[in-house]
Amino acid sequence: MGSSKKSRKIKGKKLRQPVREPLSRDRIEFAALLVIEEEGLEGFSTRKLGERLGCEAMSIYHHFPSKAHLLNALVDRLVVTIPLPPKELDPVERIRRIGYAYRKIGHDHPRFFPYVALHRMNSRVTLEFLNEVIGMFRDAGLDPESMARLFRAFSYYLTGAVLDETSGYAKGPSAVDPVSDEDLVRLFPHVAAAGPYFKPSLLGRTFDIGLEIMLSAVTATARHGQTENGGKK
Amino acid sequence: MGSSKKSRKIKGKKLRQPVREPLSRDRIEFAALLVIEEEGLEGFSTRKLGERLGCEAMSIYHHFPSKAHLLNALVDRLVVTIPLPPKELDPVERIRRIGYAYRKIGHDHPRFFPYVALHRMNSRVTLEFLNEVIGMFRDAGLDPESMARLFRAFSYYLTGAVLDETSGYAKGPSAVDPVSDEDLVRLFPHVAAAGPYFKPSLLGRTFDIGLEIMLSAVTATARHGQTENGGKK
DNA sequence: ACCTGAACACCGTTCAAGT
DNA sequence: ACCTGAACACCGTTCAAGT
Repeated sequence: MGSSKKSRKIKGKKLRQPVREPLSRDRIEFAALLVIEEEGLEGFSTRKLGERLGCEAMSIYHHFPSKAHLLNALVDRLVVTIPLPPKELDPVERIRRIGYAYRKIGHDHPRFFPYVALHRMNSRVTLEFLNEVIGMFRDAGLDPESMARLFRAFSYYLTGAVLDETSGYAKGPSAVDPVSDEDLVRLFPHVAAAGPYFKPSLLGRTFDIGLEIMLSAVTATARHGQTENGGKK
Repeated sequence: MGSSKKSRKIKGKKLRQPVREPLSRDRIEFAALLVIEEEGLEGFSTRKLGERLGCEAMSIYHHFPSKAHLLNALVDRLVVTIPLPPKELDPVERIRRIGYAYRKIGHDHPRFFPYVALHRMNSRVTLEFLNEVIGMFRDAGLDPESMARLFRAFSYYLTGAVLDETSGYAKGPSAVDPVSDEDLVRLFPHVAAAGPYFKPSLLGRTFDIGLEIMLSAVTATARHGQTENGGKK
């Protein structure tokens, strides 16, 4: 953004190497997202971030009161980039697109995504986003209760799916003594039978199927009034 | 379990207070689950665990090679407690019961649950569990591909739902500068309209509805062959 | 205003040592 | 075999100080 390039004041004293761009919230946030993807959420520290930025860890605290504030800012920064589908579109199609857009955040920032997913969204930016999405459920023709409940069920699915796609197979804490492939086939035949469809390259299809299940429920409920399928056992 | 009470050898030297039960994997795991719920997953440390057990932090390392191994053992310990519904029952009903049983783990151990949910299940114990559950999807009449995909979509929903119920509203990192209630109604009307149905006491109903949506998809797919609803936009 | 660096109270874990 | 305690390489953050 604003690269003001500040002319270097040569005082003969120390002459900092290439006169670093001054710190700013924007620069810190950008670097933080990079460092998180390199080091993981656990490995991310203010000290490493400082190193990346060419400053002391403590300099960051002049722009953010705490590490938690910085992480919150990162959530907002990603959520504002989610494109809101045009209002002219069918509401269910808008919800579908939001699903894929939210998922994209996970795929673009897999190691940061668990923080996004487990983060309670109650900042201005994230509430604005939630408000838009919940509005789509209303526009789909749902009464307030069905709107609230189906939005939430939809977001449960979405959260679980993207968490699995980003943290499940790729990285994520895996068991320390895993089972060999031969044992797997012998001892856990159903897991082995499902295995081929669990390949990362095929997970997109699974995501689609689950998403369509949730979307069909929205359509069906809008048609038949009140939440159907509620007659649990 | 085995409280062997080992008679205290009085050597006149130090006379440890009530001659502590010797350490064991079982005792350590039990205490760890307590400390995690008291301190949270982040606040849980081997030092605090040692304090609780009346030993040095390092003594734990004689029973577990690392903190990660201990946490893995805790996942296994909880997963084995999940009751497997009798095979005589309708497969869909068995899946429903597994859903509620898994959810119970989250409610009994809310602060540990995110670790369970994000943990890749590939230990013997957890694979045995997965094998049973995937088998229920086969028993429901699904071909291998639908079995794999609907199991996974179901578990996405379940994971997302229980994560939200345990980490979402209760604790979990919440935004640092939240929005006031008046602003909420004024600026985010759809969120406000959904608010009443987001009360913790009403979340059980939302969980039920989403679960039934997923179960209905299993029934419908078993009836009509191959995964229905796959015709995404 | 913006940044530094020492210091504090924590971590997980290694290692040599004690019984 | 089981447990200890000092030590190492890390954390987030406070605070007084530098420019």
